[in-house]
Amino acid sequence: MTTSSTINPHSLDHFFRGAFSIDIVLFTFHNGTLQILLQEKSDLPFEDKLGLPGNLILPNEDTDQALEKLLVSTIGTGNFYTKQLRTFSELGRHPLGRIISFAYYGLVPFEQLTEPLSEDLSWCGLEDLPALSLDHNEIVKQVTKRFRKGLLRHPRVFELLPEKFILSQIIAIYEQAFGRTIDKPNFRRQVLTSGLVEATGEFKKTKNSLGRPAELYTRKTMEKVSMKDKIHFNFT
Amino acid sequence: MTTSSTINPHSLDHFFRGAFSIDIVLFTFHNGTLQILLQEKSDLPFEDKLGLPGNLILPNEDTDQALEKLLVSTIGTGNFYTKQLRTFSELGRHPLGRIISFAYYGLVPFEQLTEPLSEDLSWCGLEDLPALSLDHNEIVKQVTKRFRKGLLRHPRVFELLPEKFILSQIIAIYEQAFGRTIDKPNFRRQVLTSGLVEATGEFKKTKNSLGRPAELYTRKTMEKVSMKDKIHFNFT
DNA sequence: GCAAAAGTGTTTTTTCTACACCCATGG
DNA sequence: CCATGGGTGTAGAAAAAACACTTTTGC
Repeated sequence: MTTSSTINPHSLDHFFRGAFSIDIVLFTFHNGTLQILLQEKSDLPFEDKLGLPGNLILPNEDTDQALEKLLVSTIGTGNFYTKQLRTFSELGRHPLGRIISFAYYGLVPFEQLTEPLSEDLSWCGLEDLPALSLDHNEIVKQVTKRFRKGLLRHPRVFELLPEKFILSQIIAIYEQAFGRTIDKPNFRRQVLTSGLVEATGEFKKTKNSLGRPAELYTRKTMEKVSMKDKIHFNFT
Repeated sequence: MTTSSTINPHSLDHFFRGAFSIDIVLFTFHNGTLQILLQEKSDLPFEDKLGLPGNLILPNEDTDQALEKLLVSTIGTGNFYTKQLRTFSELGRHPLGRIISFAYYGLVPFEQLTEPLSEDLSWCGLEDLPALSLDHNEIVKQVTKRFRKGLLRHPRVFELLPEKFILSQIIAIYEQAFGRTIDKPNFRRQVLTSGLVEATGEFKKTKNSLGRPAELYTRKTMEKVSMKDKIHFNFT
């Protein structure tokens, strides 16, 4: 930014009236379902009591610091994939004043969550979202869209999976995120030839599941990701 | 956003100390070169005098309103493609206080600019960028990255071209944006089979140029863009 | 005629897609 | 031995890449 030449630097105080907040859409994959974390809002008179976990940012606080604090206070750890997506800044989006919100999204393997969730928090299937407070439904919608893009273009799935996973978990995440079925054999081959995945030789402990046991895979650690940068004139 | 339960609503004033600004990276294509608009900063004691066009946002102003105002005051029109990309919010990024900046990018066909630029504004080749004030070099870098993505996945090129253009202009933009050569015959076919482009039957007025005159094309107006949404496990 | 830029044709290679089929397990 | 989910094979279609070649202009 900069000040335009029409602005008197001595009256700048006038501009410093805004507040910042963060909100996070936290995805996880559990019991074969994509879910996001919701929080019950008790402290302010919102119409809809459920919303995204969020917090105001202190004047001397960085957004990433505020995020870390929020995550630790909700699910106990900030140690997973997060990304700031965009800012929601519409006038009047918040009843308390001019508050712009940094929307983050996060991906946690469910297995990594050790502490039980506190009373006010709950996981909610992406398909079963209720009406949320403020503009949070809109935020979820947009973040989900980006999450889908991320799945197509980056190895984001792995951030949702435990260290060892089976290929059908990957397929399930894609099928749910895109709401369609996928040809298993072909998709499987795509995953394998992507070079991002490595067989372990171990097999899924067959508890109460039917069928042939599936092999467990890990994410392959690569020194150098083969950044293919073909230039397509080919849009989505 | 929301307030966490530890925050007393009566002390909220404490949070309302921030200011907002916008900055824009405005691309154009002229004389076979991709260029961005820079502005000389005279009003504040920045080390580097050149920076992105930008402005503080009034407390009761929307970001898009502020953008429109900025564009009209610089290049005379806000009537072209713009998109808000992300927010730069690092503490200490601005000497005057906590100012977070909404970074926009814009694409203008050079031919659409009628008024001459004022003294403090100038176009600068993407390759020849000097050191800019504040974190503006970083902003340009990130915006350029997104511009490249946009070129790959959306029909963004056309926002840089005049109504009638020749195919080698498209190729030149891609070659420059990605810093590599492209096989002309194949790329040409990709453009044509994309269905986004239509021959006019007219040919480039041959002024002082060599070679065979190129046919002029227009962007094809389509009722329905064929949204192909293949699911690839195939990353960039 | 020659150079330069525009534009066409064709062959090879690679990548998708569809779908038939085999494997290992529990009941 | 059958249902269920895991996994392999393969043939045809489509898309991408490579590159030789033709066309139209100015000089």
